[in-house]
Amino acid sequence: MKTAQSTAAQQNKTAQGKSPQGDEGLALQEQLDAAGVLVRLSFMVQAAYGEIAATHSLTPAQAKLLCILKDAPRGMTELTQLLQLEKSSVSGLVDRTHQRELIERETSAVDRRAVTIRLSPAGREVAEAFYLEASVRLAQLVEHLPARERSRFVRLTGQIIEGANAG
Amino acid sequence: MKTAQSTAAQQNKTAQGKSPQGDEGLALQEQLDAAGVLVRLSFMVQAAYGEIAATHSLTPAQAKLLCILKDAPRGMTELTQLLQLEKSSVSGLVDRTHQRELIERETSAVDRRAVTIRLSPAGREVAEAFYLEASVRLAQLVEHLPARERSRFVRLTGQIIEGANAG
DNA sequence: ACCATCAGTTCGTGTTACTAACTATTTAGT
DNA sequence: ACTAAATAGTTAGTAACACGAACTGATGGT
Repeated sequence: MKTAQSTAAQQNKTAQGKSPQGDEGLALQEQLDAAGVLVRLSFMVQAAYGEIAATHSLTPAQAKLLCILKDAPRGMTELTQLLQLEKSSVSGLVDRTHQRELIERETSAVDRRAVTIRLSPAGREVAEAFYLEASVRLAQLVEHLPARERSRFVRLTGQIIEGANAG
Repeated sequence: MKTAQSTAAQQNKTAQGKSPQGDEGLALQEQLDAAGVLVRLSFMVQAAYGEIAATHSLTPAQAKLLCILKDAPRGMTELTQLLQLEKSSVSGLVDRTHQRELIERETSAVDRRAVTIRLSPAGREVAEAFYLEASVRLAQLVEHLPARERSRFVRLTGQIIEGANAG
């Protein structure tokens, strides 16, 4: 376990650019600010995610896989879409996770090409422990904001996610 | 170039848990909400970051390195801290990036063990092009929020980052 | 029966990150 | 001055990850 709650990487300059009232998009400085905080926050979250995964002897990729399977069993193609990976990558990830006996593969009865991946009992335990710890740890990041600001942040972030998924 | 602006991975349930007015920390549902949006946002940002890096023939790690060197030349140990990696990992990353002629190594005159890593002219071009594109692309994520909400979001995110770096 | 399509796997390559062990230089102790 | 310890970085070996290309088998349409 590592303590990487510090400077992940800095590519944000707080320079004093003039904002020439742009017609489209954001003013330059606003753009840099927004991108800067997004990148930093993202690195922080990834670092925390990876650390917690490590405490459960998981790689981040495996943790992601288990979290997806926590909700329901999935086919390989489905995993390909959910994980945004090529099928060969998913194949490898599933292989390695299977070797650790965290998941089970079952050939479909109806379509003998298809395979269903589900959590093993051990996998479910790990998945739930990881999920719980990750929830706690990540919630701590926003915990020191006043309640009002906190829910504002969650709401706004939700809107950003929706916006990206929609348009 | 890929279009991965969709579901990166979902581990968020919008269930209707009761909030039993917890004494410490957040209520369960709040916790899950906060962690959920953080993870999703983070995956979105990482996906965008990686895609943009790819359009400049960079890996995410190399992009990160170039962005750090964009501000100033650095020694290996310094990079180790900024990238939060072991020194051997930095060594390898620098090697590969050097092979692509994006950076230059210079042995220090004062301390002959030490090495200074700086961008090559080609590396600077790539770094700046990447940085610009990343700024634009990431700013687009928040662009559809009304200006007031947008600056609120940036401010709150800034506070979260500060909070994590401080306490 | 035949052929395109689909589900997955396998193989080879490159990247990333780690630990442990190493070289070489600098600095500190006596 | 001389040794010992700390420091800067590299090298080697391992494991994971992700990709594209080429493959096997099953399905389904015609």
